[in-house]
Amino acid sequence: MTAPAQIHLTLPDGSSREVPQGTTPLAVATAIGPRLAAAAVGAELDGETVDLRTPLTRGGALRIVTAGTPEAGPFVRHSAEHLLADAVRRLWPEAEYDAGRQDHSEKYQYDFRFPRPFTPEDLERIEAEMRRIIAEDAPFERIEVSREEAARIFREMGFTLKLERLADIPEGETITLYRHGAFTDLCRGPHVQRAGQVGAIKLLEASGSYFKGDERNERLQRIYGTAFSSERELAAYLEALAEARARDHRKLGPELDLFSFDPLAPASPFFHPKGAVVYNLLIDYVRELNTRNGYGEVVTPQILDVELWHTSGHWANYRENMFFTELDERQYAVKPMNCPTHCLIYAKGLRSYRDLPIRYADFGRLHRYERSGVTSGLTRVRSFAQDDAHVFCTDEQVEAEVLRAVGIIFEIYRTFEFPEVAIGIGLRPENRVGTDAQWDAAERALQRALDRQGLAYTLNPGDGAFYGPKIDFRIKDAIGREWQLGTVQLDYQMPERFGLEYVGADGATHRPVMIHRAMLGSVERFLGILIEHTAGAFPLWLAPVQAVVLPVSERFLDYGQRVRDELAAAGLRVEIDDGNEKLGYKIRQAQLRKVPYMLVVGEREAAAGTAAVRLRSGEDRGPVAVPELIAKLREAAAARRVAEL
RNA sequence: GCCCACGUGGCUCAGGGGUAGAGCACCUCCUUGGUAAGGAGGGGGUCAUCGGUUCGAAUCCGAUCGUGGGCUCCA
Repeated sequence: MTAPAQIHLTLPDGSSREVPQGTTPLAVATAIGPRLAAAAVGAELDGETVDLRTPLTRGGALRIVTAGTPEAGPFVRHSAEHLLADAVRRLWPEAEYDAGRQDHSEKYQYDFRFPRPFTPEDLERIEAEMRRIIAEDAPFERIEVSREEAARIFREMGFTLKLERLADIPEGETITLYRHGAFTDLCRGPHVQRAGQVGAIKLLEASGSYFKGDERNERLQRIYGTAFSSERELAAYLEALAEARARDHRKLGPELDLFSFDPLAPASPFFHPKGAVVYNLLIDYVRELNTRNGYGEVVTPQILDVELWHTSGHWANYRENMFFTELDERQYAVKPMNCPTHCLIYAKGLRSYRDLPIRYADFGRLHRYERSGVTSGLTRVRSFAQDDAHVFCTDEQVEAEVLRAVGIIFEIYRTFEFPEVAIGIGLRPENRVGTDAQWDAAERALQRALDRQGLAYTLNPGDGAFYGPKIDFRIKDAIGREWQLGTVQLDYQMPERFGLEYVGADGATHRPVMIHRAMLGSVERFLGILIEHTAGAFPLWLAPVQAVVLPVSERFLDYGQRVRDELAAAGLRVEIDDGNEKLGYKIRQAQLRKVPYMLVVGEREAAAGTAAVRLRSGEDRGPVAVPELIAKLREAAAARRVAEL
């Protein structure tokens, strides 16, 4: 008989232990101390979640996760899934549960085969039942079973969905069940020790879903919920949700008179004058960067013969997202992307390697037919513009051109003060065009470019476009939500399809590489995100109204108008509130409109040639001489910074 | 596209088979007021659209359009 092999564990405090292989994290926790064991909800081995009851087969960095820490979330929510399914079964024994899942946020979900949608009243009943289950505090058990045993259990329960799920588990993988009380589910874990450790729960909404997420499959009923170790954490989460709702651009946009929608053009925003100011300033900013970086702006047609779209491949791959029209027995399509028109411009002349790289920027209006259920506010629309550009270059130039684009992207994100930028490289997908050698070179070029800048990134296999790999930039906004904005994509396909060429130093013809690049992504979508990021309080340089003059009474209207005129003459966007109201009322109005600077003028100011500055933060800056005010506001707006007032 | 919910004056919402309500906003008048709502009066809605049931529909039923939450997809 041989003694079990020892494995080596290191703990967060730097200490380490040798334990026999097959020891559970719970046993380790118990050995450290009973209080730790009692508070433990799960474990992490080398950063990966592990159930407390799973025998360890290898050593590594072990961390015991305790209730109330952020790391407890996945364990708590995964366990809450089971409590949810248990509660539904207790209330409706005929309900069949399919599978639960967590998304990347604090939500989890569970799908059921149920004859009708769940109502809000159902959710309340289920939530109450879950609380009872939590109070019962049954321990979670982890049970390893054979495939046959698992199949027998679910067959007896009449669970055909589970049998399909079971069949999807690869041969040779350990099959585990988790049980608490009378409830059993096929599950990989990990779970908390006892139901009571799921401290605070809330069901959020119900919706339909499809079995395995495929719309050809049976329709199931899904319930979303969230759970935390403590009521305090739950309350903080619900508060964050409320904050996100308050910042919703679909609410703020119309309120601030930025844009609206009309049923006659579904999912197509109408920008009002104030919204158009911001919209155009965003474009002006990108245009400035384009010019500085050698991009030449082009203007291209909106409607083009379908032949173009056959050539580009859009007819074959993108037709269901396009608008068409026919005139004089000729078929046209409204452009959903700019790249084909840029290829046409490139092909207008004989290009030499000396001409490359050629960089075309385009803010052209694009139209995409999005399915009716997927549109949303400004973030998913049918009519929009991108801060688009395409670079035609040689293989050798790819790296430098990628870096140029990355540099601009970072400059932009700095300007908008996004606290975090994450980068991912999408590598070759299953379905792709081009040779492996081309992909090797392209993927290497992207990585090398980022490495050269010392930028951290994640590699996302299979995430590339069918025509080439891409870099994606994701930012976090002011309340921690992640958005994908910019993208840099390599394309070997489009130049091929359009037969694009250049004459090399060797006198032979070569095929250029095409780089697609966008920084804001779509201007519409970016504006939506920016509204939520800033809660509608745009920085000075973007504010539709930068300052509003507030006369204390009608007696000072004349002076107020002079101040307004002087600021306006200096190029500032300024208004005057000449309403027959008290100062407090006018301040409130300006505040609600999120105007950055309120300029109060009354007797003292009129006499001294000043204006009393109040910020929208509520801060009172006192009197400032009008010429100084103008100089500081102009300077700050030009530099896209806050004014030093 | 599919499932569910919703659609009442510019906005937020109440009402609910017998012929439309409130607050805010808007207009007029009074008040001329120093850092988040001064007072009084007034105008404004074919209750999303179309059809059905009914003596009678904003209210019940159906369809359509739109919006929202999901599925799926993506800038």
